[in-house]
Amino acid sequence: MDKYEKVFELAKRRGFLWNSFELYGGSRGFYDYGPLGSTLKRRIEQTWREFYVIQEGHMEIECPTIGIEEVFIASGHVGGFSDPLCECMNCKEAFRADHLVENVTDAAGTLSAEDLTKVIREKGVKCPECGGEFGEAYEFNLMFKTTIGPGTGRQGYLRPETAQGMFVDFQRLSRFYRDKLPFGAVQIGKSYRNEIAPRQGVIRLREFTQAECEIFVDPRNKKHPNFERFADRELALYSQKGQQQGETIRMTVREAVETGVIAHEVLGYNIALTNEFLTKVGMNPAKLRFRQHLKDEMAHYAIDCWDAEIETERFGWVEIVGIADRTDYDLKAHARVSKTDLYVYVEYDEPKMVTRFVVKPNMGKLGPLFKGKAKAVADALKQLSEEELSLSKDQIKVTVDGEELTVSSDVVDFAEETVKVSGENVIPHVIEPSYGIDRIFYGVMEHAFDEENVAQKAVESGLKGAEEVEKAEETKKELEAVKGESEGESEEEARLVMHFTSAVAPVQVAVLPLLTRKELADPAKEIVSRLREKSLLVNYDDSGTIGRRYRRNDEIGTPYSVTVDYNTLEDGTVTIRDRDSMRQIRAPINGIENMLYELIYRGRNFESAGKSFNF
RNA sequence: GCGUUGAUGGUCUAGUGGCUAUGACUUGGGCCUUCCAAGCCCAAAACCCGGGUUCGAAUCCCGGUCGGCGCACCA
Repeated sequence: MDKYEKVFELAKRRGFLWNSFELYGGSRGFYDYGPLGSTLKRRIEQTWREFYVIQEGHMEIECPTIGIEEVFIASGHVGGFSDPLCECMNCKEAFRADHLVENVTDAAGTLSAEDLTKVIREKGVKCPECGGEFGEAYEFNLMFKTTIGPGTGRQGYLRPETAQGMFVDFQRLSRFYRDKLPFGAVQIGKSYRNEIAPRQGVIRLREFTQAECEIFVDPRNKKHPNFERFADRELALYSQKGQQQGETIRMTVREAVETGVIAHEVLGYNIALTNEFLTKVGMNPAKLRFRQHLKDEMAHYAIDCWDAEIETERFGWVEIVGIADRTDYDLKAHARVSKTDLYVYVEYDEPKMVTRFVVKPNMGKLGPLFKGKAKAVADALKQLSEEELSLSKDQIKVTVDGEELTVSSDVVDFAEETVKVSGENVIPHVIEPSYGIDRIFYGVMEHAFDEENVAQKAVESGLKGAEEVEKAEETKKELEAVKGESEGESEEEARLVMHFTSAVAPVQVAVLPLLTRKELADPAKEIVSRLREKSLLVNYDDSGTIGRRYRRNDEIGTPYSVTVDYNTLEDGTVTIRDRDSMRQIRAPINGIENMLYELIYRGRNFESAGKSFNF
């Protein structure tokens, strides 16, 4: 069993992750989050909100998961989010149609499905597997299609990313932020892609959760006002150059921006912020790096793009966050399709006096001359440059609707004017951190997962019984030596632990009466309700021996366990057990809820929380 | 989508034409004055789906579904 299998086995067994529709045999690319999985996921999302919404001030919006066609025409998903496929009629194998004709025609990637079919027919391209004939090429679009309204309705698509919502709402958002750059907005929600072959568990799904942030900045100023916050933070950067040499370089954000490894401060700040977030939710910093997109994999409009990647045992380095400077591409695209200018008016510090060339058609004369066309002629005149106008003496030629017209120069005035300009319209650039929550969820699970040798652990933590354990281990080894190598793997007691950080652990405190007896259960239940009043996530468990319950809680990553025993009845104290060290302290019930709150949220030192206690 | 391989209680697994289908762990109920899965009693729980061959299929054959891997595809 590799780590992936172990993590998945635990996830299934303990209610983190289940295959969807299992009752009916399941369907690929869909997963259910069980009770603990849901909670863990929500806490990851909540931590993300704390970072982006509360700290960064990028407010959250919520748009429909179904989008109308125009949105995805503008975004390019209707045309571009698909691949031309072509199936062999003999062996049914599907191929990328553009790949098939790569060697027999130019610019195969730009051809339509129809053209591809034509080329395949003309050049007699045969199936590379069996030599069979090909059927027609067709576009396989990765978007789920649906119909809005009854009948044929209106074409709609399930959104393939949440980002478009922020772009479509740009004007409203701009108004909300009182038209002042920079501003940002986020969205956490489901997106859908009809993957041809979903694989790798929760790494590639057909329905998945994204947390995306779009930060609109002034393209002329990509400095970050709070850059100093992370400037000296060291990051593992796998830059374009680093990838050629195959090495990840550790350097500070400041260094990276100054030397041009990272394009600018805003991007640098957001990469560092991502690093901070991922560490907070429990990613192992040693298995985390930022990889820069290579020139040819970066979208043509992007200036710079970095992926946060985590190392997993089975899948290697997996992308979990993309942080890109998408420039003004998206806003321009929506402006074009919607025929609405999308910009922010930016006022200058000082109004500028600008000299410019102005053309003023005389409508009083143009009107009678050209009647209905007068407006179009005037517009055409306005488009002319100073040179064009001064070159043509008496007669000015313009083209309107393909028709060449001659206009006498006395119907138009032109002159240089000096005007006061106090600002200009700016199409913001977009910095986009885009998180794949499901992948992060898996990463958190895998990085938190640990199998420990209990005996060794006891020694490390100085627990009672450690010496006996050591002796027992020795005698065991001697026995094995006598027996020979036959049983290489002795039955070492293993402990499965999820080392969730307290920021995301789906259960924060377990309350355990030592025995299932009323006199112990009652005070335990009393503790439970007091912890719940502090909004702590509590698990009451009285089933099985105490050791078994500790292990159960280790497996679901409960950071602290409170045990009520007979001493509790005498002196009003309970034991608190720390998941990671397995150490215990004795603390009074009085104020226990505040104590645990401090341990969990205020980073209070465990040993300081009570008297060390060893059974 | 193709190839390959697998599918038995919650989990891991034995069985490969003739059962009432192993075993372990887990789980539930109870007992237990004491802390790291190992005490005692009791209980619950499975042959992926459809078709075929056969007197008889969990077992053989075909198809499907789901999982792993490789190819292809993809962020």
